[in-house]
Amino acid sequence: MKMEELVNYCKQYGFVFPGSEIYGGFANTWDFGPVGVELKNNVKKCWWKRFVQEDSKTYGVDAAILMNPKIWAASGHIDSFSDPKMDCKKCKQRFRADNLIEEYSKGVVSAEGMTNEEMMKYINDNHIVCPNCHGFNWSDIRQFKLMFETSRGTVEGEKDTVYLRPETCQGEYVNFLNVQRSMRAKVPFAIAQIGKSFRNEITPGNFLFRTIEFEQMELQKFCKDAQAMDVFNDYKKRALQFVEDLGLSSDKLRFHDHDKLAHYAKCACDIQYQFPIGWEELNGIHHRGTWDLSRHSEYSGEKLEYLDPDTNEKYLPTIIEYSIGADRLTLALLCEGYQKEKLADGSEREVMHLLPALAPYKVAVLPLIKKNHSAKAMEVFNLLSKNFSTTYDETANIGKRYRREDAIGTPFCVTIDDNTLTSNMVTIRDRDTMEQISLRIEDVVPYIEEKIKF
RNA sequence: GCGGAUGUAGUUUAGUGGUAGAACUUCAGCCUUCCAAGCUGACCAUGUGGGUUCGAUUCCCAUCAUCCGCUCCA
Repeated sequence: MKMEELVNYCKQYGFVFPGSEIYGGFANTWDFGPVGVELKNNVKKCWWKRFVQEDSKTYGVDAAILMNPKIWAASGHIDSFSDPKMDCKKCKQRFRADNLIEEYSKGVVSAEGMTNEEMMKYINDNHIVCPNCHGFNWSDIRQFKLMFETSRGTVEGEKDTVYLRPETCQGEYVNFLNVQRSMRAKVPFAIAQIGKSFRNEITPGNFLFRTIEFEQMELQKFCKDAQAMDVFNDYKKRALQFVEDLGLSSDKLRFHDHDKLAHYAKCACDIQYQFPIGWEELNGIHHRGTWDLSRHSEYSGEKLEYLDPDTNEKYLPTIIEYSIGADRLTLALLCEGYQKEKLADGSEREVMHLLPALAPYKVAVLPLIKKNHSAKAMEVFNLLSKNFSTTYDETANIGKRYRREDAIGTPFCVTIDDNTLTSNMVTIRDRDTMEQISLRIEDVVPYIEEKIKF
C-alpha cells in the first residue's frame, strides 16, 4: 500500500483531512474528521485504561502547554533544540556546523560549548570543505529553532518569550512532588499524561507520521536507581504487549536500541513499526537518570528529593520514560487495518479492520426500507447512542450501507425491518464472522458491550 | 531548507488561448425484506496571487501544497 492511497481513503471517509485545506493547506498539519476523532479518542482511552486506570501506582495529570520559560532552560531544550546550521552556497546543501567540526577532527574536537563565532573560526582556520561538493563557500551559521515561540506581554512594550512545549513530560517533572504528596505516593510510582506538543520540524511529513503539532501519550516512572533497569525492561514488554493487543501484527513490530542518545538519556529503546514508508519509531522508552529532577532542582532552587519512609534516605528518583505518539499509533492502526478486498466480479473495495474497542462507530443503525422503518430505527438509534458511538444511515440500499460500514471498520450493524415493528426483533450483523442473528431490542446493548471490551 | 516532478469535481481522469467532458462516488425520487442491482433526476472542478492578452484552466512569474530524493529527527 502507498501512503498516498491511505491519505485519500482517510479524506474520503472522514478520518483525516489536510490542515487548512481551503487556503491551500498548511504543511505537516492534519485535521481529524468525525470518524478519525472517534478512532483517536479510542486509542487514547485504551492507553489510559491500560497504563493509568489499571495501574494502582500510576497517576494522571493534565499540565499546561505554556510553562515558565525557565523550564526549557533547565531541560536543555533552549540550548540543544537550536541547531547551528550552515549552507554550502555552491551545492546548496545544508549542514550542522558542530557535526562538520566533529567529523573533520574525527571526534577529537568537540563543538559542544563553542559559540557560533568560534565554530565559524574553526571551520575557516581548518578550511573544512563541503562534504558533498568539496567546495569552500559557506553561508553564516544560523540557529534553527525547533521550539515554537510566542510571547506573553505583561506590560505594554514589555515581552516575555514563551514556548509551546516541545514535549509533555516536563509537566510531570515539575509536578513530581505535588503528585507524590497529594496522592501520598511511594516510589516507585508513575505520573502519566496525554497532551499536545509542538515542534518546528523542517522535514517531509509522511502524513500523520511527523507533524508540527502532535499528541503524546507518556508516563514517567520515578524509581530507585537500583530498580531502574528492571523498570525499563518491564515497560519495554508492556509497551509491546499494548500495541499488539490493539491489533498491530508482531511481524511488523521490533525493538530498536538507540546508538546515538539524546542529551538527557542514559539508554533508550524504541519500538518500531513497519509503516509503508519503512521501519519507523512508534514509541520510545528512555532511561533519563536523575538528569531532569536535578536540573529542575538546580534551576528552581527547590529541593525535589524524595524521602523514603522505609529507609529514611533522601534521594532524587531515577526516571524511566515511556512515550508513544497518539497520532503515530493511530496511523499505524490505519495502515494495519486498511485492506483492498478483491470481489468476485474482479473489482476492489476498501475495508478497514479495527479492533471493536477502537472502531469509530460500534454500531450502525440501518432501516431496511427508509419509508417503512425510519421512525423505528431512530428509536433504536436513540437507545444505542446512549451507550456507545452509533451511526445512522438510511440512504441507498442495504448492501451498499453494509459496505460503507465495512469501509470504516464498524463491527456491528443493526437492521430494522417489519419484524421489528411487530415483535421488537432486530437483525444484528457481525462484521468479523459475517453472521446475522436476531435479537430483541433490549438485548442489543449488553450483546455489543460484551464484544467491545478492551 | 535544497534538488527534481506534479497540481482539472470527493476520487480517477479527458481536453482546450474563446461555453471544461466523462466514469465512479454523493444526494433526491421510484422500485426493493438483507450485502455496491435497476430507472429518472440533481449537485460538485481548472490550488492561490500576479503578469501577457480583446480573452488564460492552457503561456510566463511568484506563492502554497503534494510526491520522490537529500537534510533533519530534540
